[in-house]
Amino acid sequence: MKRSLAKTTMNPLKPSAQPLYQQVKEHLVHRVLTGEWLPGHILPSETRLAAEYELSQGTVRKAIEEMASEGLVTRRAGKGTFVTSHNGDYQPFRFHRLYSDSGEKVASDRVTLLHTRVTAADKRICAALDLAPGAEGSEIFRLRRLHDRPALVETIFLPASLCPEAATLLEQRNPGSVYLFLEQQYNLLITRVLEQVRARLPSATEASYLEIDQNTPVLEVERTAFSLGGIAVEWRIIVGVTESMHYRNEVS
Amino acid sequence: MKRSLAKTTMNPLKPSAQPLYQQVKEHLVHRVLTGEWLPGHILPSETRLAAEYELSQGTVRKAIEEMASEGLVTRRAGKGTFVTSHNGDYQPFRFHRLYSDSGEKVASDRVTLLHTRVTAADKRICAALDLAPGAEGSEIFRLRRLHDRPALVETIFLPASLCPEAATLLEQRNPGSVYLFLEQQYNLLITRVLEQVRARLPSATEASYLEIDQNTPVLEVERTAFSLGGIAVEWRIIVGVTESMHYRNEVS
DNA sequence: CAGTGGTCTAGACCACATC
DNA sequence: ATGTGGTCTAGACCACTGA
Repeated sequence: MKRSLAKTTMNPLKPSAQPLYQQVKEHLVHRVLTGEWLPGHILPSETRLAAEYELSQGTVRKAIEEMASEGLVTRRAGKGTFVTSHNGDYQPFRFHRLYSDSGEKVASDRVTLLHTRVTAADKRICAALDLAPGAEGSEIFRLRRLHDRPALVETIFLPASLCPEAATLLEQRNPGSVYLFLEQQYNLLITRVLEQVRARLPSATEASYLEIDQNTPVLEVERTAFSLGGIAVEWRIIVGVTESMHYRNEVS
Repeated sequence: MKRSLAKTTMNPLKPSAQPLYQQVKEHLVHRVLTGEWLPGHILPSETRLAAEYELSQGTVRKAIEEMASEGLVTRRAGKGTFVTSHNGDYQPFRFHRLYSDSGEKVASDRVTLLHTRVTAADKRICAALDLAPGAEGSEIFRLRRLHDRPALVETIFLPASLCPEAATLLEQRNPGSVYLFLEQQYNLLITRVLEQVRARLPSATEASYLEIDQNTPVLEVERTAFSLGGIAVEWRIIVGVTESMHYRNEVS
């Protein structure tokens, strides 16, 4: 009964071949994307949403459960459903795949900001971030240490169209996590990264920063990071010494 | 009512703090592991399982849905629920993360078996596969080509305790997919792999097989593969030319 | 205490497979 | 025609949270 009601009343769900819970999920994702509920904030309860969409609680629940399994929202029994945030209880370094051979994550302690600049994106970056040729952006160079030895150098590019003034702001604050900065400053939540790993020899400057011989192979990780909604936000090159460090990955 | 019934009757579920659907899931996983239903075979319907466990269909459904989301079983509307198999509709190369820079997967066409031998596992392998020191096994060396150029050399170790006669059988058949072979020959379904990626210089023999200079950096992927139940089954080293090839990974 | 998500039940109708 | 999984409903009780 309710089913036909839901299809004929003035709620935002259109009649379609898609299951209702999928339509609800898409609509809720859209509402999160457009900032109706900001990261860290609470969503209406299942009961309220069910009333709003004129569906049963179980149908709304299935929509929210899928969003939770994708990490978009976090559910806490007795409290409510929250938009996930790199701030809150969500792990900030979940995208880092570099580990020392003894098993520790190469984390953000001992990160040094080398310098920043505003520059035009080269062809490679334009292709990765889907930018118009010659688009401008901020470039940040950083150095990370592990056990008091230089471990990796990072080059980060953020397009000016999405992240204005990023270079200056980052220089002022030097945050440990760029993704936390992106969320707080521009309301951009990184949910997915694509990485391409290669072996090569370091450039002269890379070798000097990493304090290695220029004939020592290094690991190059080229990363493109995407925000909610699938927009490419950040491009990054990580060059790492691979003597006592590796890139770790689990596939299931 | 049924709830207390389920806890007091002679079904395999023990009273515990765990949700019933979790207990059902664990028991079903155990039944798959012990070979009650083999890869490719059909499970009893939700209705039957619900009757067997004296629970509602919805509870059993939730258990099966979790198994399906983990890839252990595959559900087909109108037909039934099947134990997933590398044979069936399941993708055989889902663990391969090496791509040519033009985007194609470095697949199993053009795979050459170089040689095989029976040998004792070295310390590194024993640690990875959790074997007793000096345990024996089969070692297989293979070469893959891409665009008529040597692309990567593989060293594969399979412990004799789990995979007896693997060297001779592989030499006879030279299958494209080792994991399909493991499933068909030993009923071992690989569900998870752990990979560690490093950059290094090739050995003299690797360089000659790959037809590269010994000063050209190569990508080394060290992989441990686990079967259903979490037993480490295979250890593998993949050494790849990284000129026109990369290791690709997506994290979300 | 009332409200939240977490679990569980028992029904319903549907599209699809098989015979 | 029958049986399967896929969707949807409308209730129930629980444990946890916070005022």
